Amino acid sequence: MLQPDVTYAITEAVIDELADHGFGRLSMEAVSKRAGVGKSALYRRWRSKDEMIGAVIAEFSLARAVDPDTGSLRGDIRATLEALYGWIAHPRFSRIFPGLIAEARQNPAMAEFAREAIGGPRRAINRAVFTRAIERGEIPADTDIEMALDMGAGIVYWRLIVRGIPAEEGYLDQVTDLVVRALRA
Amino acid sequence: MLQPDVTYAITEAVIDELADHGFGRLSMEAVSKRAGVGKSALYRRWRSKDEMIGAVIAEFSLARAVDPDTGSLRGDIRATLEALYGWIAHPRFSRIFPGLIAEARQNPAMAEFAREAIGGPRRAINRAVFTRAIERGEIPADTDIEMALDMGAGIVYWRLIVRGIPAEEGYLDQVTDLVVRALRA
DNA sequence: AACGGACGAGACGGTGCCGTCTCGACGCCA
DNA sequence: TGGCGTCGAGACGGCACCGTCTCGTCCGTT
Repeated sequence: MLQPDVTYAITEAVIDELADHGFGRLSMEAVSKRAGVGKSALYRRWRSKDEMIGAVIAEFSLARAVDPDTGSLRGDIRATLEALYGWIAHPRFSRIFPGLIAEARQNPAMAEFAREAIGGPRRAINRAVFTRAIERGEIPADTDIEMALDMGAGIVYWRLIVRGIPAEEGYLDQVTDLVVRALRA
Repeated sequence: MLQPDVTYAITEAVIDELADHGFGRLSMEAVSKRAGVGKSALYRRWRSKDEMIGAVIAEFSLARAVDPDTGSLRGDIRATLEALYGWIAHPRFSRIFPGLIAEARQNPAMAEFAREAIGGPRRAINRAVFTRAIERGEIPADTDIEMALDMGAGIVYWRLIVRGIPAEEGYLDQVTDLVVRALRA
């Protein structure tokens, strides 16, 4: 019925508009213009602006973390950080994510969506890295896995997004060292 | 000339509006109504909405980190994390900060302001904790101080703000342990 | 008592946007 | 060939807001 390529163009336009102007300043007119599409095409697909943004973000966030299982804690952490970096530094997502967090603090529905669709799945996957390391005896059985996850994501996010400073050569290796050292008591 | 208590009421209203609705959705009408003030009082003080927001944020962010100097790395880190927590978990600032970060990624002027007025001074103060620890020989001389700073702030920010999960009893002690362990090679 | 400046309230023109609607064009299926 | 549904474009009424402006009031100074 509805043309898939029109839907695709709209989705792209929404993401680009979010990246350029943020959640609070996204307008349907700008989206339709950017997509080269009539406003009717938007309202034929979603009932309102909020519904449209929700649907697009949900679809865009399907990219997931991967569980490496390299056989060693260091190897797993390095690979996990690599995937995390690719996610956080993604040229479009990195510009949308802070706005999403800000929006989530004012809009409980967005907060729940972020937790359910993004945070939860990613953490579940990454947790396996540390449970395997415990089984291998590389780190203590009472290791605080939740804090270990916060550590990896937090260090990288704080530098790249909050401070806005790009990674330099060997950065992820240094973060890997730091995390491994913190966990090996 | 201008009534200080009117200025104060406006400043408070701007902060509350930012916390409730974010940067993109702040309106002068809402601010004037919230402050119980005419719109003319706003434009008598600032030339535009952007100028007003900039001035208010700048003034609000004067709260600074403190340099503890307890004599030990652990004590200094613990005290620094305490101050950091008070800042990040501040009931109003915690709701404004994510919006500020999002805004900074779209508005270079806001990015520079955030770096100059907030990030720079805080980091300069906290850096002293680690230079003292190096002088005392508690940690290696080639310790990556910048990453140590990112670690403390990142872990706490990721949990409290990005994930939106409050700290539980003993949380800061656990973070302190983790940071100390990571730095002592 | 008289003056002046800041005050609250809100009217005003102008702009940007939402969501609805109409229009003619195009493509597909019978 | 005719009919139907989506298409791009954009007009439309309504609303929220910006920044300016005009009131009449209040308060401190002289």
